[in-house]
Amino acid sequence: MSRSARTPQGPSDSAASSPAPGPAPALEKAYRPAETEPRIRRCWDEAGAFHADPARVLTGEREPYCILIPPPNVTAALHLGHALTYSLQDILTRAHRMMGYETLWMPGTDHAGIATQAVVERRIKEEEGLTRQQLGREEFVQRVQAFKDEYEATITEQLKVIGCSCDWARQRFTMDEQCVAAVREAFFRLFRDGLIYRGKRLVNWDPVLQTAVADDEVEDVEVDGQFYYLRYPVVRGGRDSGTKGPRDKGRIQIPETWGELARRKYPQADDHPPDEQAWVTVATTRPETYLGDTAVAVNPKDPRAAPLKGLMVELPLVGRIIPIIEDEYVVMPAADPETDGVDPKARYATGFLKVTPAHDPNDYELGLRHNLPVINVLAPDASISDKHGWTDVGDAHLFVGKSREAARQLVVREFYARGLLEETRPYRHTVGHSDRSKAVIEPYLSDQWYVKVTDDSMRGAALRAMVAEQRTGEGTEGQRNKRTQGRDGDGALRFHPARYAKMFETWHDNIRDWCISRQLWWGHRIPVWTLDEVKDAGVLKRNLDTLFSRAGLTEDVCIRFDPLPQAHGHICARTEKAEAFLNDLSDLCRPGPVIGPRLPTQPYARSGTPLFDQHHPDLMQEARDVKEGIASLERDPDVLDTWFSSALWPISTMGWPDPATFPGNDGLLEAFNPTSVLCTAREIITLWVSRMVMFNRYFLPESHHRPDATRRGQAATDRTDLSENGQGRGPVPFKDVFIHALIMDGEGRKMSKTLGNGVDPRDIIQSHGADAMRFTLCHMTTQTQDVRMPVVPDPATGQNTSPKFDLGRNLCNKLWNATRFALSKLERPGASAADAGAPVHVSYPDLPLADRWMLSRLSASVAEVNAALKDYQFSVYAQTVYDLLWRDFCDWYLEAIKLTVNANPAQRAVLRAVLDVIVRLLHPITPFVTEAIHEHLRRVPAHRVPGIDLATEALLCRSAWPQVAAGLRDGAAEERFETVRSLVTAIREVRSQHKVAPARRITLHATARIAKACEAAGGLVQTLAVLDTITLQAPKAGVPTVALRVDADELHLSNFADAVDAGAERERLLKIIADRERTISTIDKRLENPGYIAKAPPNLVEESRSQRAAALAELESARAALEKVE
RNA sequence: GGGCGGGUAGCUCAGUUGGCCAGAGCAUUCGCUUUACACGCGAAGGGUCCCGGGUUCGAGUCCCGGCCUGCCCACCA
Repeated sequence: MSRSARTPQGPSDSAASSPAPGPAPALEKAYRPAETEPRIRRCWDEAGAFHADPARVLTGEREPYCILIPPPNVTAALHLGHALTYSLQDILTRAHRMMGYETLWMPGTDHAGIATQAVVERRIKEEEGLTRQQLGREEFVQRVQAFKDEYEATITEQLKVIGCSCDWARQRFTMDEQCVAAVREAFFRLFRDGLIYRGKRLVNWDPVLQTAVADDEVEDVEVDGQFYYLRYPVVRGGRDSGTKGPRDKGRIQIPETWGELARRKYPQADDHPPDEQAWVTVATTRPETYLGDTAVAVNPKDPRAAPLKGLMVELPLVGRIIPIIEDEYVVMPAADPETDGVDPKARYATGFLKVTPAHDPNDYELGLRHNLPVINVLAPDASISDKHGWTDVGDAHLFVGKSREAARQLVVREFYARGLLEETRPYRHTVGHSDRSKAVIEPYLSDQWYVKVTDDSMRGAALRAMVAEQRTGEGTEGQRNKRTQGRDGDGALRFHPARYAKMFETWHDNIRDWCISRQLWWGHRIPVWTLDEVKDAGVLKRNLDTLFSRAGLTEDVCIRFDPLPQAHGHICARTEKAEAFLNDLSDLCRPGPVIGPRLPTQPYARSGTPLFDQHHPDLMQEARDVKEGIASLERDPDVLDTWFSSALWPISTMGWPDPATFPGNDGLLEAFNPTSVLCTAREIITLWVSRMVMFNRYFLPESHHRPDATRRGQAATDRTDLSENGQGRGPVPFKDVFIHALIMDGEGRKMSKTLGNGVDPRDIIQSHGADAMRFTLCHMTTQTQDVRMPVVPDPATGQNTSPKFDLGRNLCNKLWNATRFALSKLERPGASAADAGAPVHVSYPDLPLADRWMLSRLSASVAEVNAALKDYQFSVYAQTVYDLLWRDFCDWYLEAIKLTVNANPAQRAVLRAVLDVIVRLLHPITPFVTEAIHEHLRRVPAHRVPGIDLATEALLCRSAWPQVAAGLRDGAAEERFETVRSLVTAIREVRSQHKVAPARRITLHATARIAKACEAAGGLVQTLAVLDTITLQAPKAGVPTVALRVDADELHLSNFADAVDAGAERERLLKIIADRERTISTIDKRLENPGYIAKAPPNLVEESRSQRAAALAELESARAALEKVE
């Protein structure tokens, strides 16, 4: 290879700022990813090749294409599952960048509240033996921050090594300042709009640590327990008894007898003595919670329900009179409990369910439906207590102060003593235990923050966002289809594959309000300060208004009071300034002087000066007035659910609510939201996708909907006002949702950190290269199947690897060597100067058959790739390019041109163009090797090949996607080439079967048609079938020959051996005979079926007949030949 | 319990509205230092398309039932 042959040429190379540092190294025999990939990555970095410019969209110069990275958790390094999803996103990104879109792939990471906190907590416990409580909130959060920094760096490095073409200048983190600002604003608006409210919720309470724990920190343990059957006496009294007694509880009830129940037609009441006190029996595993019962429920379909109407029961000892309510939720007892397949609940149920809203999640729901009181009978340490909401203790005071376990024994004993314990039955069931303390989890009622996602501006907006044809319209809001017709921005959300739309829809139909508070330290702290024991809400409100007004914070805070009796109020801060102010005010409102370090939950440590006095001396009087009206003002200790900040990802990353605050965000939202596609795995459709849709549509104004191409020119000057809410009519955050396969380990389990079966993509990159990994993953990504990826230790390094990635590595190597070959032809010494000087005119009709065939295949493949990309059919894409490169280009085209290319400049032009097209088609999947090849290929002068358009830049990643005209499809050329191919294959088959020495040149006695085809193929047949001559003459008598058929033509081979190997020939012919006989019998079966002739399409019948004829001809000639052999 | 997938060659997987003798890669066997590539080239063997019914001229493909397997959600008085 001469140096002059690689002198830069062409317009793009004249640019002084060519980012390629120096000449590309010479092409080695094998492609070495380890040397190439880091170098190519540097080229991309130095060129800033992936930076998106919103201005080009806003001026209408380019269409936008945008993908938001689903931010990986900073809990651990990425595994192969991540490598898959990010490879696919990079493929889409790179393809569209080449297609001329202004392309933005927004990178970032997620703080992943619970998961990260748990990992760091565990690590600190293991390494230092300390709990987070011992460290204190401030110190602990700093430790998590340090951990996050470490893993964020690792993850970023991994993404870069994989080859991700993210816009690295815009990398975000869900808790960085920009995202914090978005969270604060979003929370504030929802709070102001009444969509955030305070509600009760049962949390998982750890009575030992006395803290709420997250669901995934609860471990289900199977334990042997008991079912206790308790009798509650039935009484008459209260409203429905007809006697209007005094309202104080439980004093006028009249015991109900079995005799009375019998009169009411209560089933089996006659089995009991008529004068005896009647009862209902409830079954429970937790008898001690009966102290908090506020109803007994029965299924309305239960025959006992009607006779009990209007009656009540009395809780033994407590004396509380509670209603018998009807609810479909109650499981009726099984008729035959021994029968298999009966709901285990039904097997143990009595049909009566004790309802304890304060201590059971279902009972809580039931209580809400029936407006039942909620009575908490437990202290935070899970002992029975009358200090936390329980007042009517009655004779049950003997339980107070006992632990759960002791109380349970005591309750059972007391019931037994009174004849109210019907029976106990052993029962094995799962009970939640705290991961850390191992204590049994107690469902414990507490105050939480909720987002009212059931509001139409949330749920309705999410459902209306779906494209019409993917909606079933079933569910609770049947009318919703109509409401949305024709509204701009609605109906833009489409799922790929479509079946996931249903999951999205049904989830919303059953959605409940979203609890967003989490009892954690790592996360966005809730920007709300609680006013406790408000003396006079009206006065306080006036004082607060005055204070905030004088502080210039009127727009920055929102004050709300709880509904009557207004003992509590909440102030929500919108800005950092308001947050600081409220912190100071909170200090001032704390009893006693404000001196010294603050409580460990407060991330501030200050000197002894009263803060408010120091920062706001002129507001002291107003502040004191506020302090007078309340007992305390404390910031809510909880943080937000991680998904709250994730839900804002499409807008927080683009600078919402105020792009001017942080540099580089100007115009991003207008240019790139709605984004093009969200690419993710299926498990977060509900958690994440839904919430992004709701928030995007809620927070972005209706007017944000991106103007169409013709209007976009003016958009730069006509910005949307981001301070205005969309109220559910704003744009969707993305138009397509592509749900891809999951990577499983060798046993078919999902790759996950907890299982420890994750494979680090860097291990695979080390053994095979990033391109090989990407190609293989892409190739495996089909629409339905999850992918199994068994890994083995690499014998060389001991790290994980898998022979599956050989597929991709081999492909890269094949491309590399095909390029070496092509370059050797294109850069022939002596040829280059002439090539450069004189433009080569490529005339399509004059091209050899092989070239016309190749161009036809190329055109078809480009169309297939384009269609596959549009449909997210990644496996089809990879397979198509694989076949094009390997089967068509290498196996046949390169072989076909070997003899003629040196002498034919037009053929060299085609060779260069075809290779260039293939390299570009492959670039999104295998960016490194193609970029490395481009460094060489772009230095070879390109001559115009009609129908092929290739705009070239210094870097391939910014060069144009290949345009190959559909007109290059050439059916005739493909057919003729096919003939040549089957001829070569047939001859090779004979050679192999007759064990002809590979180098031995043999003679083909051809028909005129075949001979003509061979000539058109330009020596291809001679080379590949190793022939000396192709002749029209029949072989001379006595010369050893074998016969073969191609299409309808019978041909002969001679000179392949000194004598025919009768055994081999016999075997060959018998095989043909057996095969054709099988074919004929199959076709006959079809043709002999009268229904087939009558009903099948005539062309199929005709095809069957001609197939039969062809097979018969082949069969007969093989039989004739066989006779000659024997 | 509800929902959604998958079960096709030894392995990992394609097979788009039913219609060529069911395909690919790897693995296996045989033959090749053919000057781009042994990470390669050529040839070969290998499948009751989970089971049982049904619709149809025709089913891997559509319908019903069953078995095995995976995932998501809910729940466990």
